[in-house]
Amino acid sequence: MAAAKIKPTPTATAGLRLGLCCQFHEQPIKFRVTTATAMQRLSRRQQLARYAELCAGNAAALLAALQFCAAHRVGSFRILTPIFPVKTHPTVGYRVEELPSAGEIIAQLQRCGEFARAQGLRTGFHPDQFVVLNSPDENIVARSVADLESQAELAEWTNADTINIHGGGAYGDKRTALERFARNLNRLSARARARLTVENDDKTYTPADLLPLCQAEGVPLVYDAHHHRCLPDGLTVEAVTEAARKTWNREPLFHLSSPIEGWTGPKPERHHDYINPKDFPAAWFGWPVTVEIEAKAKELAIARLQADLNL
DNA sequence: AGCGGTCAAGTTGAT
DNA sequence: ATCAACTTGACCGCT
Repeated sequence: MAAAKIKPTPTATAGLRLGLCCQFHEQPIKFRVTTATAMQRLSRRQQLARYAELCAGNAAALLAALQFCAAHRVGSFRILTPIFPVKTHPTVGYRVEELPSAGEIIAQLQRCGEFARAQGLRTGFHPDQFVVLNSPDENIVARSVADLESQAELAEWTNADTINIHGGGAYGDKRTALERFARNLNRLSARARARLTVENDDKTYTPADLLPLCQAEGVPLVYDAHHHRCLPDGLTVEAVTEAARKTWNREPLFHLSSPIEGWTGPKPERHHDYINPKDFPAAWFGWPVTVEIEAKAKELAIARLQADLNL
């Protein structure tokens, strides 16, 4: 496979870019999904017809989502994993090429990619928790690689430059587990490998755990400040920010959320509807960075944060 | 039309 | 042992 090339997203205005994750709170832009169980009841022909309907609708919704972002100074959009529902399922999954009207669906995704590029919008993927690159179980790794490859194909069409995952499990020995992560990077195609990023989580892998991997393997660190506060490692926000920046060969991508009942509440890892501007790290101002906003009120949370930060 | 059960998959830690 | 949490409610069959 030819080496994939990622075009850095043009930065319309140098500085802060807020990003919306996956869906809307009030806007009538809806992505539709289905389940493997429901599809198993259908014939293959009926399945493919249903998938084509859902995928075409979701590709259209994606363009609407990007248009909303462009119109409201939302600088990036995280594309939801099930935009092509059940795609990598072992028995009822499908390849895009199998779908009736596959050409139109792909063309619509490419239209999204062109729109994003023209508008200076950034897009990315965040595969769910079942994608674990460092599992000791070969089957899990194989399925994870397949999932990453599937999303890499979608990412190429939509001009998305990140596919972000967590470190995975510790299995009692983080060092060995991270070595396995590094080794399994070699199983990815160029287009998946060039987009892969890793994010610190709130249970297992801190920035201090991941930075050596990121530096050695050229995997950018998606620094999640909320997770870092839930699972600290002795490093300051400033230090991690600076180290994480250096792992990026393009504009860095960070995550931000606020705890639902405050930092002293019973479950600080749960996300609030909005962002408390006091949770926005001062170290993230003054240079080009994408900050994905993980808040349940979605576009409303971004609008409020834009106002609070005087953006 | 409204309601309740269900949804592919991994890993961890709280209960 | 079970379950919630993770990026998040939506679909489907039944009444």
